[in-house]
Amino acid sequence: MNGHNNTEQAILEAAESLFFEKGYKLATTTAIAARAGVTHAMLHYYFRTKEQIFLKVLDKNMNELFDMMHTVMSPELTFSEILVEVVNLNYTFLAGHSQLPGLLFEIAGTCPEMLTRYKERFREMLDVELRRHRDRFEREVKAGTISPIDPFQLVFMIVSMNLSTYLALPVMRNVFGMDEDRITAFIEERRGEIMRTLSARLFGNDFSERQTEKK
Amino acid sequence: MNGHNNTEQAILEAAESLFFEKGYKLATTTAIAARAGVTHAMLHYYFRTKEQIFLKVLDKNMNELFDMMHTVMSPELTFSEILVEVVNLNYTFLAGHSQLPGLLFEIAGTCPEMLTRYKERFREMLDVELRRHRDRFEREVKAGTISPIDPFQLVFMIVSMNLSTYLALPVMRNVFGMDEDRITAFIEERRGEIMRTLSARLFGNDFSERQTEKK
DNA sequence: TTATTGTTTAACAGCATTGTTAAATCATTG
DNA sequence: CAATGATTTAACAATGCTGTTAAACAATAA
Repeated sequence: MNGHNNTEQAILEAAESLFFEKGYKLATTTAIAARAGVTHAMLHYYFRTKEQIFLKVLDKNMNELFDMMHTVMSPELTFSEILVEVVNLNYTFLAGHSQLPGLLFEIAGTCPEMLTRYKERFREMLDVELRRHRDRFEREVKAGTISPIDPFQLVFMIVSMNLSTYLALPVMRNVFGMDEDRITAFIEERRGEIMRTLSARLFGNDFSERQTEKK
Repeated sequence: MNGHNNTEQAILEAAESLFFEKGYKLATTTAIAARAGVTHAMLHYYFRTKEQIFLKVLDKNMNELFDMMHTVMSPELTFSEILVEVVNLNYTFLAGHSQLPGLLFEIAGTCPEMLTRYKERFREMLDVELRRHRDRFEREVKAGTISPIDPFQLVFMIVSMNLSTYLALPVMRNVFGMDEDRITAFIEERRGEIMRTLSARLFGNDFSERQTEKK
């Protein structure tokens, strides 16, 4: 009655984990039902279709994604703070949603209609929120405190660097045979390397050096 | 008789394009047969199973991939040349194999056994070929001509930056609604940005500037 | 108790998938 | 031409998938 139905919740959780593991098309309703410990008819009773379940799961994750992005884009942050925030928060978010990017890539490639409902929010993100920082950004470029760079390229660079780390994990595990300890180490080394690279690109030096210089 | 059987070739070509479009699991033998213009029984006659067809297609592409990597790793090239070569050649290769990375990610995640046969070659690539450059690389670091960086991190950075460009295309097209002209422009802008970023990380400045300085 | 409502089960329909097989067709060679 | 082998077809088997439905079950309220 209260929307926290046991079965419904079990189905949603099973669905989420399976969608993350197998992708949208390959996660079967039968398998979801089995993992949730109910007959597969139940999940048609509660959600009607597989697509409905997926949209519920997707929506939850997309809201978390947009929340994270809004935090990062917060107008209170200075540009330099944003840089650190973006990398760290985005990285932390990915640690808890390491399978989301892969799923989104699948959807974007095979059934982009399911992402249509988020197009407007994406656009707003880039057009409105990013533009809000653009002036300050370009002032810094003019003043010579950061190297010239197209803001869109910068955003793309940051996001793609972070994503790459997590997208590569299955390859690291299954092709290069890394164990979980090595994986953890890799993720941290990579975070440092991303910071150093971005810092070199924008400030022409190592960011940690820059931090200490400042005092 | 000569291995250039018409039907066989048609099936292989249809299979390759469909595997690239839909991925391994979602490309059905029936659809492959339809695209090749033969009945689906034909492709069992020629290849026995779907997996066999896939392995044929995969093998062809992996050989091209390793050829490219060997060229890049060629011992005749100096480290600075390699940097330019790696980015450009790797980028060119991706232009002609833009769907291969996605397919490999799927396989690495869902049925890594199919990649086992290439593990040895990957390992040799990293252990032998990369090591061959390591000494020279570390001399340059010691001499201060390039910034200190872990060779593996560098390779990962280069490859992941290039891959990101192509992996993002479906998102750019279907979510951000870029048309093909915009896509082409994006790919070129991105190549420039990758060069500038790597150059800043390694040499502390813009690579094109460095090129002109040198004369 | 009985009626009502919400939940669960089991069986089924319809379809798509991979792979098989027996027979038909085609090409080549003696 | 005839016969041998390679190729192609059409029909079929077996399985798994999504989604439906009628009936069983449980909880609750009259």
